[in-house]
Amino acid sequence: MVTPELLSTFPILKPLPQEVLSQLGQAASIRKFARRGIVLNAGTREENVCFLFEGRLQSVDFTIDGREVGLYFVEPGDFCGELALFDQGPQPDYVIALTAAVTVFIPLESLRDVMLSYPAIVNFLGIRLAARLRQMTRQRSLLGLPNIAQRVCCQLWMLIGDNIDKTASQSHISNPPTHMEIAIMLNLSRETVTRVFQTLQAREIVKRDGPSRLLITDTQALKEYAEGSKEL
Amino acid sequence: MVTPELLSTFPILKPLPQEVLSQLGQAASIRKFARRGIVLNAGTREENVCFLFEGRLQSVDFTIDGREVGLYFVEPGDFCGELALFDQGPQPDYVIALTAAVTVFIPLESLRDVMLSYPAIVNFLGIRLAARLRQMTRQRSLLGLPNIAQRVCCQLWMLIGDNIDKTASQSHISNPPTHMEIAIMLNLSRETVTRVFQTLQAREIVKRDGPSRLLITDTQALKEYAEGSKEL
DNA sequence: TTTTCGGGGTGACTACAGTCACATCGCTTT
DNA sequence: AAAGCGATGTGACTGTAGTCACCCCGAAAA
Repeated sequence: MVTPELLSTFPILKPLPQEVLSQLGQAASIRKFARRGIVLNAGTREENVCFLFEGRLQSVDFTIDGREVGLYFVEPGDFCGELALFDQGPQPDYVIALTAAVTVFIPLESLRDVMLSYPAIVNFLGIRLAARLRQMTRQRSLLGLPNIAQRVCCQLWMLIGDNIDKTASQSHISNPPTHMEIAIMLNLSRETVTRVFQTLQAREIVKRDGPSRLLITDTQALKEYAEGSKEL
Repeated sequence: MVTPELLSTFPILKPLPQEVLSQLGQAASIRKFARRGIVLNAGTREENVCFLFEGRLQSVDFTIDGREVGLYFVEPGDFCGELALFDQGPQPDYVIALTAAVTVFIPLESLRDVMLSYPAIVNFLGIRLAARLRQMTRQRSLLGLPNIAQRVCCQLWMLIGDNIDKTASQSHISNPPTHMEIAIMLNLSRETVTRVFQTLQAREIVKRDGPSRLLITDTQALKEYAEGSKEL
């Protein structure tokens, strides 16, 4: 049971009339996850779409030989597990809570009903899928970079972009992923990521600010490393 | 100008009534590409969706430092360049003809009109996007494999799957991608792919059959290498 | 015919990221 | 306070895939 007000904080649901939101709210439920909690399981058919209210999620998959692979991050306001709305197939990837997270679960069925009556929602979902494809494409081309430090800087750059604009010389990433979590996104080992971070800190480009914030002290420099115009 | 009969060979267009196909046919055009021809350009806003009738296409992107990255293959009956139908954004990746190819170009506009009146089409497009996401996810987890030979075998396995079923001990891939084209899909160098192929040929698992066919002489063995139960 | 060119094949060398093995640090939990 | 734990930090070693340089071959172009 979720209030319509809460539901309407999600961009995709905002255009829906009050009574539809109430109906969805009836079927929906709030679920909180601790760090490392499993939000969605791969392989099995998930029965809900997961809307993220607070925290950060990471989609991961595993290689045949059991290695963890990072696919994408989910930020507040966004959702995941929506593929089954289209093809009734199983969830292809796991979704894990990187931080304590508050989510709203809405049953697939209910959403599918709403989809049928409100073209705006189908439309939005289409846009969302397209965006995800674009994002995965970018992420994939990251992996092609032979320069490891550049990979890490690009990833950091994308993480900033998700939060705020980056015209200011200083910026930050809240609840940054751990080195391990970054490593699996970039096909690197945890140690390698740590070493890159050490270098970045030595050059005063990034700086830890407590456990839950990463300060970017020189956004411009980070950008240059990300674009390859300067090398670490 | 394309005949409705030709258009209806594409699964997504098949459910459309004859007169709509005729209309689409008016606006559509057949375009043939030579090997290495550029079918879709990245960055710019493409004005057509490209339906592949014959041949094989490859979607590629480039890293910041100019390296080629392979994203996915397009097989006959499938299409590409459909993202702009949803978000009007630019095409994120290049699409190249791997073999001489025959395609049908249908203007975005026309298709968008049809989409609006025929929910079945929107539905199909949604399924298609979802399938692409699943495919990219699988491809991504391939890249996580530390064993290089296994990566190549997995890719070959997926290429067989696209054509026929693989219960038979013998199977084949027609118009196989070159070593280079496989290499960019797997983040490998061309030489490394060549060396894996040499090993596979030495063990009589695959075999060249003329310039345009790759015979899989021992499908079972290939599968075992792909799954990691045997090592090269 | 000769030339050109793209695709494939191969050896030698080497940089570099993975791995392993610890150490450290800070935060909960007991 | 002690213990436990997850995250980070760091050195030494090593395997391996990238790179470079070259070859061959066959098909198409000149």
